[in-house]
Amino acid sequence: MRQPATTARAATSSAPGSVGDVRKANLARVLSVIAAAGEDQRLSRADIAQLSQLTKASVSSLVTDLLAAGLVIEIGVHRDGERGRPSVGLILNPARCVMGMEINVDYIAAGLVDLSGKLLAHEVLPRANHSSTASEVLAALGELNQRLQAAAQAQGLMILGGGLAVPGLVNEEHFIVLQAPNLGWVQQELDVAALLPEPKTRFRLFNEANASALAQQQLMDAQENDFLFVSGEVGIGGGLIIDAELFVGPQGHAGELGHVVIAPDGKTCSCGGRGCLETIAGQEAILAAAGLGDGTETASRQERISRLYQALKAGDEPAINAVAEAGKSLGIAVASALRLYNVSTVVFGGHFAALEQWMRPAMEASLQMHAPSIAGQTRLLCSPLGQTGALVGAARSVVGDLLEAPYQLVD
Amino acid sequence: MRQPATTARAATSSAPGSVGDVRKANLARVLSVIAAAGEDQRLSRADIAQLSQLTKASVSSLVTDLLAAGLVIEIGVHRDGERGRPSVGLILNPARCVMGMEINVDYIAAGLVDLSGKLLAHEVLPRANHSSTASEVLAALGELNQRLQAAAQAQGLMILGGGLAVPGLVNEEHFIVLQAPNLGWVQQELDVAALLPEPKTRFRLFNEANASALAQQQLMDAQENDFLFVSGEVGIGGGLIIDAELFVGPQGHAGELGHVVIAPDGKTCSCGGRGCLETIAGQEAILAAAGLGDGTETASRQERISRLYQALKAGDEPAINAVAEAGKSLGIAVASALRLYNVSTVVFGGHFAALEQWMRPAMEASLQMHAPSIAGQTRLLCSPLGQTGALVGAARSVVGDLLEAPYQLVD
DNA sequence: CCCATATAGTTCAGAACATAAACTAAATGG
DNA sequence: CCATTTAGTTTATGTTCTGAACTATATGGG
Repeated sequence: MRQPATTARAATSSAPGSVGDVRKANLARVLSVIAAAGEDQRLSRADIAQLSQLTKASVSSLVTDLLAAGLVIEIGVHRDGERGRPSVGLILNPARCVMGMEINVDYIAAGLVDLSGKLLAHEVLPRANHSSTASEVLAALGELNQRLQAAAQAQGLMILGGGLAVPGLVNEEHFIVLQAPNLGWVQQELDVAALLPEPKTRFRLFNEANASALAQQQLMDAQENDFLFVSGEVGIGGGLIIDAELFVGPQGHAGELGHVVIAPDGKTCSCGGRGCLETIAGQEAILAAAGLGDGTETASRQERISRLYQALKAGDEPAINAVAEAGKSLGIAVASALRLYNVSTVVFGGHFAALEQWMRPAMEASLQMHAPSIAGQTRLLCSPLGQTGALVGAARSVVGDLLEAPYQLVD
Repeated sequence: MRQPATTARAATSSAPGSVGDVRKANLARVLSVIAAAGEDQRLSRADIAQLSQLTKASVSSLVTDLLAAGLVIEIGVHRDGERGRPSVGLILNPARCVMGMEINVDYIAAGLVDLSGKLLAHEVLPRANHSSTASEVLAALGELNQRLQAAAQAQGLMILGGGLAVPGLVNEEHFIVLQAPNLGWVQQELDVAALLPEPKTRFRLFNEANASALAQQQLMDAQENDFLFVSGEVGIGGGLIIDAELFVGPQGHAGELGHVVIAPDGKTCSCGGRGCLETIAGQEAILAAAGLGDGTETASRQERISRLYQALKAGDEPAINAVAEAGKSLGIAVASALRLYNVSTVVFGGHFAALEQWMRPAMEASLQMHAPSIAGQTRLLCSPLGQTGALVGAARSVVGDLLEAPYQLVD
């Protein structure tokens, strides 16, 4: 049957080299051509043959399998005004989808993402997750999930897998959230079966910043296969896309930009370190520097954040200085990250995107000061992703896995 | 016809999937099994079949091709005391090799590395390369190279390719040294033909730290496929091995640890930035802090370095403090790099290895302070690689390419 | 000395797959 | 109505791996 999450990758890389493997590769190849074209193009078998460098005969045979697996469907096409036999359009099956989910500090969310990466339906539920237990949060997510499963059934959508994003470090292989300090979670194992209709369906677990980076990838130009996504939420996370793939490092926790050291003699961080970026540019740090409390008072963070924006718009000096200081530190961290990763594009998401107008000048000046030779060659963008970014990214990545290993669904 | 549109990604993925590709993959597979076993094991075809998951029939056929290509040779074996037909041992052809070369600030070097990664012959020539032109340096390297080519011929060694390491940023694709400030080079194109016997032979160009990391890889445990190599030479470089592969980033310049920002308000760096690690832990910075000149005096750097060691051994305070301060900064840079790369092993090479006893305590303390949650899980090693490290690594990488694409040499 | 046993390696028939070329299908346009 | 054009399928062919049968060459016991 279907492979559990992690074996799939290993299997494709080092499977014994039999003739059958060629077909596996070619199924994926054809599918990737169809996916790259998008649903408006309605490629014919002949088009695919050209684009994939395979012969028409091979493509015909491969497409037959993909149709049988339900990954692709035919759409009749009239070619207007041109001679010759009309082609049959092929697109990714719009009735297949993947469940994307996110648990964040102040909300939970779920949504259905089709094979083209489009968000078909979603629901975001504000929820103070740090003030309830992990199992309560997971139960709430399970309910949300059930509603979306019902919606999928009502629309005739088949759910092929799921992805979950959480704001913390994860062990993808064993579906464990190792630590999510802003949720108050430590070593929380997930009951995947409760989150998906069939337990054998493919499931993956992501760090929030990584998932958002995957969602951002969809918004980038097709050639832009390398960038760093910086997620400014309660904590600060990073997601690195290298060669169109997510880079997570040996243990899966690469990209922790929030704990890059900015001020060696600075404040102590929640990670136990000192002078981390998060101690200056994290949400609580900015709020505190702006004179909006230290997190121990009664006002909710969301309230205090909206006060921050009011203060900024009113030209309040402490608020403006707090954000500028954060921008300066962010620029330093980005300078170091660019030296180590050598990407030429950085995308800022979450609150960093919202704070752009107050943050960017200080950030750019700081980057210019600390890495002048690369500052001019680096594109600094702000992401339009909202609260659905992470769930879309998580789902999209699972879709990518399915499209890369279609033979798992063929037979 | 339809528009090509977003086919770029699909096209770059790989060659068309024909049945013949299976053979290419399997040739590499068999070769990698033989290489992994080492020359002492003398694997039989039957052994290879087991290890590679291929059938005896396939292995026999594949080995025939590899023998014809000269990549592998047979060595007769008597199985002592066991029943059954004796096996024929197979090892990588010891008469094939690759030329490794290095241009560094104070020397040039070249050597012959066989397919198992062993250094067969080498020569290191001290030379003040910063005080002569690039073409003079290359001419000197050419001469050195000629001598080793003659030595190869005398020993019946066939040279299959070459690799060159330089202390600077390179464009691997076009064989251009983009900048090597410590050599005084800017945008220096290389005449590859002058450095290799046959122009069609495979040639690769590396950054010195990257090449050293590749050499270090050979010394690590077989399971240790991820580590950061930190090269403390005149400049400070980094080489990252992820999943047993060199990570160089989108433009090939990842790992520039020397320009990670350590002291936001620190000194101006040669890169134009401010507070880079190199401004505190680079050779000249350490020498200056130790009161051994600022690089403008007549004494050569090597002289001043040996004075530094004398001072350290004599317990001279300024020298000891200078090195400790460098260690402290190095610890901060490593803390940030560990957050971003998520490797669990760091190997220090070059002068950092030599300075270990004075540098390590401060470095460890600093790492503990700035990244306590990962400091304990991280192995910090010193590399035994000497002046031949970079050339061996460069050559070994070319060997790896050849072994991964043996079909290029078949028939 | 001969034969059972064990292991290495080769040969051969069969299956899976891609390919190229021939062929069928279905449209347009004069 | 037929030439032309393009889409898609069928068929013969070659490459490769596989599994089973077969050959080659050793050891060891009667």
